[in-house]
Amino acid sequence: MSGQQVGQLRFRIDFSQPLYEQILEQVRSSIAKGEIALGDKMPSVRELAQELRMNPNTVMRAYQELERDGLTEKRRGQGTYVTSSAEKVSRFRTELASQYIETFMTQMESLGLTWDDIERYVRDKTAPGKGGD
Amino acid sequence: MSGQQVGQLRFRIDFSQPLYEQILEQVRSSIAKGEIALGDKMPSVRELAQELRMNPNTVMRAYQELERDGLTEKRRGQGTYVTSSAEKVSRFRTELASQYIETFMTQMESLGLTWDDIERYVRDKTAPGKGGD
DNA sequence: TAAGTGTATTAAGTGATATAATACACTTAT
DNA sequence: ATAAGTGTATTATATCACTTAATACACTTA
Repeated sequence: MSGQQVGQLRFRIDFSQPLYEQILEQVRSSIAKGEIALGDKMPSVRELAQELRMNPNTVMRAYQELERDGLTEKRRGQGTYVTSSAEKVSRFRTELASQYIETFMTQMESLGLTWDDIERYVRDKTAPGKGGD
Repeated sequence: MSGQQVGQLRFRIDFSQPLYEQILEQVRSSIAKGEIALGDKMPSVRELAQELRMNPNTVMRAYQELERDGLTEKRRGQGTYVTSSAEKVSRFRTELASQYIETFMTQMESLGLTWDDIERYVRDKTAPGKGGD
């Protein structure tokens, strides 16, 4: 995988989406999946900007959104840290999942597909021999 | 619902997304759900532009994409028509659904959720008393 | 005091989106 | 033929989101 490692974080950046969104989503994912531990220090705005060859303003935009998500905390003069609250991470995961599902269901409804159609489709697509994922 | 009716088509336009994308998606949906019949004549580029208070170029951009989707056919000098091929519509629905599902599954995976998690979630969310949707 | 934090401001450039005005080729009806 | 209605193409302009750049400030730690 052509991924860039910065501390505990891994990034794959392209030009298909806004840069700040890619940072945002990939850090969210790393936190949600526990790839970076609760309470860990994040790369500084300037450091990450340098590593990813971006402007510090672009990185900061992503970092500010992460704080609004409740996933990080900033300590002026010190740096940015992953939240120590497992509950905040859990709550975030639930909220975002809910949002993704809602959008998805709207899309399926616009095609005239029911939830049963979707289940059938996914079962076929994933593992025609295994039970779970 | 604050929707605008143009021929057999219904539109709800806002400023949250590109205008041509909204036209595209809403016409796609109308065709996929059979709200506009196979072979029916679409509003002309100029007519729809006037009804929706948009520039003809913006409408044309959506119409060109619809033809690439295989959902419409253009007859020079006559107008734009919904395809008469039920199979094309069916194929389009399958392709777009597949694409939506893939994106959705990627999002869920990025949150560390499995397909079983999703099923449980949706069952709770939709109808706690009925079977299908 | 120095170095490293997050933050704010101002300026500039790029690309997608949208509008506007105009023109052309084709089809149908008169 | 003529006129009206089709899709299509071109050129110009405007706006906005995104991104970079340069700089400065307040705070914390060593």
